[in-house]
Amino acid sequence: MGRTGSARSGEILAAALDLFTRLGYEATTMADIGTAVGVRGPSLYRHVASKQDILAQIMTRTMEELLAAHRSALAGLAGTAQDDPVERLRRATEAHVRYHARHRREAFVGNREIRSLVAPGRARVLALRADYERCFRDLIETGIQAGRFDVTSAQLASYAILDLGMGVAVWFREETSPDEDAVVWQYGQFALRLVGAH
Amino acid sequence: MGRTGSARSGEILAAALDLFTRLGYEATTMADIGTAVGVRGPSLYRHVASKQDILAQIMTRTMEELLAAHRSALAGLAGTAQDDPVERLRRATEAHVRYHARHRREAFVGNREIRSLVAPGRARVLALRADYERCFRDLIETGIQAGRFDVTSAQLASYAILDLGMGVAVWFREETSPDEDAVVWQYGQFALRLVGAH
DNA sequence: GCAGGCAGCTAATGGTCGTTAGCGAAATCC
DNA sequence: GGATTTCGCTAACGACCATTAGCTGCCTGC
Repeated sequence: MGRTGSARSGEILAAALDLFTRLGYEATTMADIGTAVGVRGPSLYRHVASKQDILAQIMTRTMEELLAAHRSALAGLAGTAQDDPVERLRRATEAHVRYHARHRREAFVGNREIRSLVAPGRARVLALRADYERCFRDLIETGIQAGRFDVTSAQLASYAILDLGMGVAVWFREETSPDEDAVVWQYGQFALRLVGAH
Repeated sequence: MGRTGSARSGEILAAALDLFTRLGYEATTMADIGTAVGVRGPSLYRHVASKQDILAQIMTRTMEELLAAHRSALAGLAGTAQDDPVERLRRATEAHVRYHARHRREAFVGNREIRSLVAPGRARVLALRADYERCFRDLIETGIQAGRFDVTSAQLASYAILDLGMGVAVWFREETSPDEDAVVWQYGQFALRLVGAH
């Protein structure tokens, strides 16, 4: 449960992430995860507290990383000449899409398995997600008030932009998809068009 | 397995749809479904072949309805004065979003539980989905060639538009969300902006 | 070289679940 | 009104699964 687990527990989280992505949380067994790291199922309990705890660690870490990526994308902008609502939304969307392309398994599991996450972890992840959504909504509302965006509902627009990222995590494949940078640029463009930026 | 089941089997499909949406396919038990229709788990087998068959019926029917909605949305347009790529994409997107708002549980399950669908049903649903995706891609490619859309990758744009609909199925609630017509109109607008329609 | 703990194993526990078997009552058909 | 089908029930089977108990070998510190 410690913040920095052993090397083995890192391997286990990685293997579990892969299996959760392909089979889903409910359908993957501890024995599956064990096999993936070259060990029998029960041996996993030397390194992790429970199957549920594996999921909780994956999901909270993912949401924290996503929020960190968002903040760091906007941090470099504060005080510079291009610090306006349009540029801020572009950067935020690009960071969003880049995370979903680069960490598609984390994002995929993070979004699809909330149903399987129980009591304390679930509330934590939902709170982080609500924070993240509010960041985008605020960005868009600010842009509307500054007269730079032309859209009636900041709520709908932010849902739309966030959902675009989720979609990327579903279909993006490192081998066969367009270049990550191309996707990131295109989706940043999509977001600005969507809110009618000018 | 018959195309037109008894009244009871309709109830069962409806109850299963609700439970699959809330708990997921793996997490709902036959006993859960039974309780929802006022019957014990084993009694369900008088009306359905298996749990897996329930899922298969829900998913194939959903994809067929979605394709039918798409075709009927475009059918009324052929030969009229407004039959151009922009209007066609608007209609297709509006039908897409309307279906996802009005049948959010069907669309939600249809998209999230493909992993749980096995051999024959899975291929069938994936084929229908591929057909549906191709409809949108073709619509966008035609618009690009006609010089009405300004977008480099029809592939990316169609993914983006389709994903917007999926998003609607996730957050839309009849009671608390904006009016269905408002969402449909707004998302149609989003799609046209996204491809740079003019 | 040896004591202790780290990290694996097998076996077992307790529970759940999809599905089948077999029975009985009520409705339906002729 | 008797025979048959329909549809429910309980009991049981067989499989699987997360987790725990208890054992063993190996590496490490001294």
